[in-house]
Amino acid sequence: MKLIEILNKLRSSGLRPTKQRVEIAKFLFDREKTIHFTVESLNKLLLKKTSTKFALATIYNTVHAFKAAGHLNEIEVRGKKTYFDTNVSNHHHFYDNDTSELIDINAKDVVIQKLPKAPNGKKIKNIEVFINLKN
Amino acid sequence: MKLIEILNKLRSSGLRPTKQRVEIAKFLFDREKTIHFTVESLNKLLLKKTSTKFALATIYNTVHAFKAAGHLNEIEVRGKKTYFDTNVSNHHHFYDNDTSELIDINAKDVVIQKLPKAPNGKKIKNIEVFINLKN
DNA sequence: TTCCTAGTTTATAATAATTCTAAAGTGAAA
DNA sequence: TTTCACTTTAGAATTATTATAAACTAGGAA
Repeated sequence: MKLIEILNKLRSSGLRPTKQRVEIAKFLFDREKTIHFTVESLNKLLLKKTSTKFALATIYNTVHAFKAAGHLNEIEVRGKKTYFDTNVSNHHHFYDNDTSELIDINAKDVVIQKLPKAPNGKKIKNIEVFINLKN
Repeated sequence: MKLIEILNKLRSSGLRPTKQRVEIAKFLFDREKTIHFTVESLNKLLLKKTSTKFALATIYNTVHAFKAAGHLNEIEVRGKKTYFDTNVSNHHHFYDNDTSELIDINAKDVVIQKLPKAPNGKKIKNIEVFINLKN
C-alpha cells in the first residue's frame, strides 16, 4: 500500500496526518494480511517497530476514528479487552479460548439457510457468527 | 420451580444454601420465562424484590458459580458489562443496540447450511449467532 | 519565512466493571 | 453448644477505557 493510500485512510477518517497517526496507519494497513489486535497489543507492536512514542490515549483516539470511518471493525470477544480487525469485509470468526486468538472465516464459508424475522419495527443490521474452539 | 430444585441448583454449583444465595437462585430460576441480566441489574432487581441485602461481591461470586456449573450462560455483547442468560439451552440472540436489549432466538430458527472446518487440532465447541438490529 | 490557531499529543486523573482482601458472621457436623 | 470451614461484607485494588488540561505542532495567512 502506497503512502498516499495511507494518507487517504487518515483523511477519510477526519484525521490530520501527524507523525503518530501515520505510523499507526502504516502499521495497520501497509501489510499483506489483515490482523486482529487490541489497543494494548498494538501499542507493544508499535514500540518494537518504530522509534516513535505513543500515548495510549493517542492510540485509542486514532483507532476509534478509523473504526468510525469504517476502516476497522470491532469484534466481540468474551473478556475484558476490545479487539479490532483490519478486515472490514463481511466475515466471521473462530475464537480459540486457550490462546485468546481470533481467526477469520471467509463470509462464503458460512451459509445460513434459515433466519428468524426481526422483532417488530426492527431490521437486521448484520449477522455475526462466532465459533468457539476447543482442543 | 420447587424449593428443593432451587436448593439443587445451589448444591450442584458447590454452594451452601445461605440466605443470599437462596434469594438469588429463587429470583433467577423460579420463573416462567428465562431472563437476561447483568450483575448490576440483578442487584437492583433483588433490592426491589427482597428485603435481604447483597454485597456486589456476593452476587458476582454466586453468578460465577452458577455459570461454572452450567446453570447460566455468559453472552457476548459489545460494551462494558457482562450479560448473563438463564436460558442455557443452545440458542442465539438478537441485540438491539439502541435499547441495549437482548432477545432470544430459538436454536431451530437458525439453520446453518455450510460451516468451515476447524483449524488443525481444534474442534468446534459451539456456534454463536449474534444478529445486530437497527430501526 | 514567521505567526497564529485549531487541532494533537501527552501524562495524569477520573471512571466503571470486576476482583481481591481481611475481618466479622454463620451453617451444620460433632 | 462448640467449632471451624465456608460466607458475606465493605472497602481497597485492579484493569480497561475515557476525560482533562497543559504543552506541542501542522499548515495556512500575513
